[in-house]
Amino acid sequence: MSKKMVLIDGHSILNRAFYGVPDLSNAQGLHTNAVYGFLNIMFKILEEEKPEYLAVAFDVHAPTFRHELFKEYKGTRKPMPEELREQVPVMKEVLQSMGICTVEKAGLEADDILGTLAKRGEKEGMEVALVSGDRDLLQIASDHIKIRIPKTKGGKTEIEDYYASDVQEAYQVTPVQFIELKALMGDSSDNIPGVPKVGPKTATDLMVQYGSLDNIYAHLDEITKKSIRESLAANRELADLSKVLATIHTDCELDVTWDMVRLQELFTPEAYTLFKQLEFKNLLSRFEEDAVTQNDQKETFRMTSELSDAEEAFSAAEKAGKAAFLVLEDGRADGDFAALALASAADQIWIFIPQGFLTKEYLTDKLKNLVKKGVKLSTFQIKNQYGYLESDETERFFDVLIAAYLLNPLKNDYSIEDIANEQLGLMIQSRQQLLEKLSLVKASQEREEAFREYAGFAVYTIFMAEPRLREKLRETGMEKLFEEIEMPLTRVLHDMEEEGVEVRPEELKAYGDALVERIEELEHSIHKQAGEDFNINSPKQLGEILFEKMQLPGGKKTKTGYSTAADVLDKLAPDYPIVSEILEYRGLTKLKSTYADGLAAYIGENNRIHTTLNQTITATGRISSTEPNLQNIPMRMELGRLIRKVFVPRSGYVFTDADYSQIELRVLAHMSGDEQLIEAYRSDADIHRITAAKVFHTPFEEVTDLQRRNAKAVNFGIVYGISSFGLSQDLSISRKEAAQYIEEYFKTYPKVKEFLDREVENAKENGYSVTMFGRRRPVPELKSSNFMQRSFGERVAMNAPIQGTAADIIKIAMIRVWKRLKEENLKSRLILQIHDELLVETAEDEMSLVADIMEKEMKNAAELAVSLEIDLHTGKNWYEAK
DNA sequence: TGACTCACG
DNA sequence: ACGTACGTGAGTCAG
Repeated sequence: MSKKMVLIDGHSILNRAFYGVPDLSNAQGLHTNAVYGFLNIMFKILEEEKPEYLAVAFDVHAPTFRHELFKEYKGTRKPMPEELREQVPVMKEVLQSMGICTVEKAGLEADDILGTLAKRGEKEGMEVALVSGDRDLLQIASDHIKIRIPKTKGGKTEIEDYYASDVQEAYQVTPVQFIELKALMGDSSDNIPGVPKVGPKTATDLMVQYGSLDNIYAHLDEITKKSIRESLAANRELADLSKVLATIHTDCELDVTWDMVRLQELFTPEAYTLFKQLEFKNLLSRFEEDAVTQNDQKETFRMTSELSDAEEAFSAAEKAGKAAFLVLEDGRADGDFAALALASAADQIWIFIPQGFLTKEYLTDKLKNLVKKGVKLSTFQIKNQYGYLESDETERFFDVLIAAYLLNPLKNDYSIEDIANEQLGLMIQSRQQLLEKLSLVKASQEREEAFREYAGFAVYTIFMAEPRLREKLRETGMEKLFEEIEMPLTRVLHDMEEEGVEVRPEELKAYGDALVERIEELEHSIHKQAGEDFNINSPKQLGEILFEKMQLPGGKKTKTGYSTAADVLDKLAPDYPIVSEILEYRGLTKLKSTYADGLAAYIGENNRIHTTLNQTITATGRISSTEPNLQNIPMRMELGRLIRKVFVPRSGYVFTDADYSQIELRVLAHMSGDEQLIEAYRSDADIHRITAAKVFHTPFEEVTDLQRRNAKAVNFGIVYGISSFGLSQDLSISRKEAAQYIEEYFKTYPKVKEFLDREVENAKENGYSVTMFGRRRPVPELKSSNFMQRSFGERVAMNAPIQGTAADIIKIAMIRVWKRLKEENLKSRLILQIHDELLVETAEDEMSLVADIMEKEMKNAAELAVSLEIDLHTGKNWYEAK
């Protein structure tokens, strides 16, 4: 049987995919739809053809001979959209990662490369499938060269196939005649002029009748239609030129050998990494088979319930002085676990299943003993495992999750599989795959095997990745950040989560009930005014009612319809009672569903709510709070703020709440070294008022409220990465005015401008921003050729060092406050952090001690050019303590 | 599942 | 010419 070769027209298929696949992008904001679509088409073809050879051809965007020739005809082709352009290098990288040969050569069009390779293959006796999105290549079709044209229709890909006979059937001409057909009729998208007045219909008729261009001209006088005859006669040169342009070269010089285009294993670790980055989740399943079989490491994993095995393993770990462990919980009960995995060398991988004499207690005792003996332990997500360690020390612990986050804080999630892939180049079974297997497979033998493999690879990965991650942290200057801030913080967060915060369920319920009354009232009134019942919570329905049925001004905005966002409705509220009622309705339903009902669902034992504090979510280094989010409890509006009354300390305790005063602006003053700003803070007066006085050239005493408000907005804007547009939006002033404010601000604080410019410059050069404590935030957007994305990158580069440094500082404060409470054997506990605020549940007899501790540790968390100030309050609920 | 809206710092 | 402020999480709707 003859061998098969698949050739792909890179740009053409990428282009098809781009327009055929809905917009996709990954977490980093990179568009991926064209690459995704390309791969789907490619995989489909490969499955059908099962070829031995595969190559993808691309145009080089440099002037070529043919481009030179028809330069003057250019201009009809639209420029490639940025969203597509950025995917071209990604596409090439993906192909390279799968070992697929990409062919491009200056001076050659992709068509020429494809034509040449196709003919070469045919000569060697191959069957060739040539995949392209446009029909130019039909002239190459033969009995052994099949042109395949994919059509993406509503998600489904259908492929039209053309051998020579199919071309004949569809166009009534042979592939060779197809060239001259095109020369006659022209092709605007390919910049082939053609003969004026001759369209597809006439061209086909002519070719069918006379067979060739030369023969047409030989029989010019036979052509009956006068206008056509005259146009042909007058444009012989143009016809010849068109033919040259339309002809694909099949004899180009290419440095391509059959060896280079031979298809290899596509699903390589490199490709896996890329697919992960691009978030091609369903394409990843193609790697699964290989993932499981690729590594024979798993043969050395030992799963056991024997006491003697445990003795052996733990003493080996103690001797080694370092080990990786992982407790695998089965999710049935808190603190209950299905297995303990332990690794002390690459070939010392154990999975202990508690059974008989090998009890959980025995295993955790063994683990605690390792800690006591000073063994260095690495694990994944240590925050959830302190219960098994019973240690306040973190110096000898290493959490690979935290390390992976610091090295790239932009990822959505961090899994052991990813770490295996990125650090060890290994593809391992994921937890998801394990769960799937467990749900499918009934045979206990197989289930055990799957579990052994998962647990083994997990702990093996941690053990092997630790030194590499440590080295990378050192290389990037984040070792101290890791050891002195992030690792100790894991311990603090563990306690905070466990501690939780008490709420009063009855009061929460009463609060919700009070809301319902007013909500129903508003609902009736709104429906009455609209003249019909509709779902006020549906932006779609609401937009239609307001802007179509009721004809309110200021419609149109978003992709899906009218914008009904608060800032739009705010403008209408004074003139239309229904709008202000809608706004009130929105506010109340938000309070009801998110807070009254939402929080109630999380109340657990002792009326306490235990949030999850996530340390590996944000790009800037802040922590986040989920299930429930206790970092966005209402504050700005009085009605919402009242919810804070249901958050109470346990009996015999009060709340002590302390928040930093403008920590980000103070960080800015320090990092920029601006004498004026530093001096402003040393004077201990209202910073916004001082700024207003300076910026608006007004005596301090005479600064109006409006001036102060504007100055405050500018201060905020600076921290966010100022833009005149953003500021004008916020203040409802013209862009010009906003620009003036900013200019005056920079004149007032010149080093602030220098600082911000420098941060952008550095980030552009390095590819990342960095905080005072060495935390990095990559800013890939700065490299984008898209104006909007690049501007975003610039703002991020200005904001990240400031927000990130503030985050570093409060983390230090948290660790120190926690430590002091612990060391001084106090009953009081740190329970919440809200970015610049700490909440301590304080024993009544420890109130002044706690206040002292918080004040001292928060103020001294960092040594800045300006002092760090806090506002501290106590109260018998959170409302009062703020 | 993504878009929209809105709560916080 | 482009068209936004920085960082999060949750509830709801609609496809």
